[in-house]
Amino acid sequence: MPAPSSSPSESVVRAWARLERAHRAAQTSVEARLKEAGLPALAWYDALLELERAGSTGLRPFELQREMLFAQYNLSRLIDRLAAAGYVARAASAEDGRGQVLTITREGKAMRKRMWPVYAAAIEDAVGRHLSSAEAATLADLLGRLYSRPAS
Amino acid sequence: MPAPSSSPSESVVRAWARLERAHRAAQTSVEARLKEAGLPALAWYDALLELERAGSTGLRPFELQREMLFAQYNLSRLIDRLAAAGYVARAASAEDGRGQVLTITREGKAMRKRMWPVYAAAIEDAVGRHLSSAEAATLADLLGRLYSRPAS
DNA sequence: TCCATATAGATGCTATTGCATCTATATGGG
DNA sequence: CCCATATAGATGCAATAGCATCTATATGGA
Repeated sequence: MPAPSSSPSESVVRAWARLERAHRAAQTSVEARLKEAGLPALAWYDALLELERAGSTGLRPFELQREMLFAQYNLSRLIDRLAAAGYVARAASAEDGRGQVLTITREGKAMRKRMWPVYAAAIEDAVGRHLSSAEAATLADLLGRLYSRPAS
Repeated sequence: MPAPSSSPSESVVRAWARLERAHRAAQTSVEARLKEAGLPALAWYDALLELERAGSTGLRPFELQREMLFAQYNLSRLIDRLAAAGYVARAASAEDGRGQVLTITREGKAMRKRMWPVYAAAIEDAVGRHLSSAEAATLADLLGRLYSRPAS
């Protein structure tokens, strides 16, 4: 009568618990740094970065949503705020009447750029400081496997 | 003119980005599993587990707060909900007039136990499925370093 | 002892999240 | 062409998180 095979191993449970804790610790300290510098929240940076990478082609909200793994309604409102702040422009999609295309504005690029030094220092403090470069690469690799589709 | 040494390396930035994504993906799917089973949220489980581990001695809220890395006001309200549900008992602290002592109730233990199979399956699905046991151990180790005080 | 300061925990108010649902357009089959 | 169903995105409402602040007790000097 073996334990059910679906039961996670000890090390898996530990990895999960630490994923929660480590994320909470890092997230909290990064957000705090941005806030104390009078800058927008982390999610704004992430969205602006994706949009800047997408260039003048822009991105559809649902694409951004997949990229960021954000819930649809959360993204919808994040975009509202970004647009209200003038960092993102919404335009009706030419190919899809239901949709829109998002592009980053000049002000949006400027803000992302302005956030970077603070964000970078916060990342270094929350992550870099604790790991060698090789360890960070290993960590990135393992974490990547958690949300890429499995080989199945 | 070297780049400022405080700037995180490429691999550190990647590790951070994936920590966000991986956590969001895993958290979302675990919460969804619990909800669809009609069970309380993840944070309830974590709190109940810590309290159960603490045994009849119980825990002070600030201890639980450190354990879970929860913000003070969030924990205060989480405890409200747990107490309202009858899963946690609050008693005035004998040694510290400002404080209280939390203990898990019989119902709290029962609920934690009831949540575990669902939670375990969700963890296996979100984490275990993607990693070998050794990889999970490595991941746990690296994540642990992010929130333990550095050697400094 | 008395005061200044620190710590434990609660709480009013605002902002964000989550849920359920809604509208509108798209798409594939008959 | 028409309908059933799927997808893009928005939104009302309830729950939770975040911020600032408050009360109460503790603690370490002068």
